Amino acid sequence: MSRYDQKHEFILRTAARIFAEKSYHSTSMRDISRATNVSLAGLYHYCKSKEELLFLIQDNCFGRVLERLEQRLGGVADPITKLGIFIENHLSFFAANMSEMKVLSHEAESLGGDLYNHVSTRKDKYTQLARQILREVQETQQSQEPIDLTVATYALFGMMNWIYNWYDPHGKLKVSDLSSNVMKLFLNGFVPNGMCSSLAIPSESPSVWSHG
Amino acid sequence: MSRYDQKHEFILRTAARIFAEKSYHSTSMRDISRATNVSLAGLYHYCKSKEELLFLIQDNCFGRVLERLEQRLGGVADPITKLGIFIENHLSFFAANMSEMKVLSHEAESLGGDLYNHVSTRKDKYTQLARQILREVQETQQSQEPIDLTVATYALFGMMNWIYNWYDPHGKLKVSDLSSNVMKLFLNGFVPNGMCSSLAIPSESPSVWSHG
DNA sequence: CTAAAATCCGAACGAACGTTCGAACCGAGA
DNA sequence: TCTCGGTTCGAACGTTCGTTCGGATTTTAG
Repeated sequence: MSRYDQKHEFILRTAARIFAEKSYHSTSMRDISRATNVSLAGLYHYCKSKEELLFLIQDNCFGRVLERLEQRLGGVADPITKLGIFIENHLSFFAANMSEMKVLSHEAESLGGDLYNHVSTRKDKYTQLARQILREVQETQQSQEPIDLTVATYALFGMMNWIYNWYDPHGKLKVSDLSSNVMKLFLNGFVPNGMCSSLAIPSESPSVWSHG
Repeated sequence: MSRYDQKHEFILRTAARIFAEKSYHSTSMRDISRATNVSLAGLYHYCKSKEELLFLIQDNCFGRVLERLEQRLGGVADPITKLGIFIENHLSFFAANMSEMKVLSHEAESLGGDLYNHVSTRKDKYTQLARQILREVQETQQSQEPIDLTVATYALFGMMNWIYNWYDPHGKLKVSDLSSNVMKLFLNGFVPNGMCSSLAIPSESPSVWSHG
């Protein structure tokens, strides 16, 4: 990896951290300059604009979650196992990349035009994938009053994406505990009397995920 | 209500709408001036600063949720009924005041100093109240592996507060459907084999809640 | 009607913003 | 050694920001 690419990544990572700390719109290029020890003008050797920084953070991050998810879902047929993989994948990546994921969740509307559309399309694809898994899970059960699929999908994302408001990856609660609790909470609620105990989700080492 | 108070409220409501649309930091006082037909300087007759606008929106909004909740919880002893009231209260207020609640959820960290502390204290109180209800619910059951209380509390808030990202109060899904689905989803997940059907939550007319 | 009080606003302030430009610096190939 | 991309940055540009000020206008009270 070239010197240019290394510095480019370092700037992206630092920008993500600051965006997460004080939000995109109240972070100035001068803040990023200060934190990276790159001069204000020098930053523009590595990005076209402040908005492109935000886009690259969001798009890289999303790409990695999606790519990893598709790898891990390959060949798996059982819907409940798929759901378990989906949740574990999302949460463990989230926990290992809190800044980027906070920016992805919190600054969705800070992009405009084509950049917004690009990320938005990816997000829709991801959402539809979750919805499809939930539909499959629901069809394996027969309930008198099934939970509305839209509510269930967004409730799941709500649970998972809200964690940047409270979760400390370095605290007592381990990522695996977080995942299994969310999994139990959601799956038991979504399909009462479901077979949560039949789960065997392959978990991954954090080093695969983390930037550092 | 005096002429001053009416206009003051109108400015707050309009500001909340614009803050929700394009975020606090990228909304200018000139935007609010344009939307309210009050001159830029004239706005400062009704607020001390832009930050005070944000504070008043958040604090008023929170005050109304809390006040209403305490009224409705008065005299209720059954933990599961309390949980139902809590969820219905939160969601129906949210749905009737989407802009304000989005600002409350999304711009929490945009306040600084004492203003932030004030809102934050209220938020903690609200969170602790939810946590206490969940603890009571959990104590009425005995489960082998109970769900972590912290995860459950924030998962519930995640589900509920995420709705500003997708829910359309004027769409097909009624608020009562949203509430009952979230209630079923969460309660079944939190206490499997719980007695969800025993619920009788008094619902309120939207006119009690809505600004307009 | 008159005068005081409340309400309103055009114009301007200094500060901070994103971005650009031309020149300086540097390491590597000739 | 010289040269030439690739890299860096001080300084500045034009714009927009939140806020203020003095006075104009409207409402209210005696």
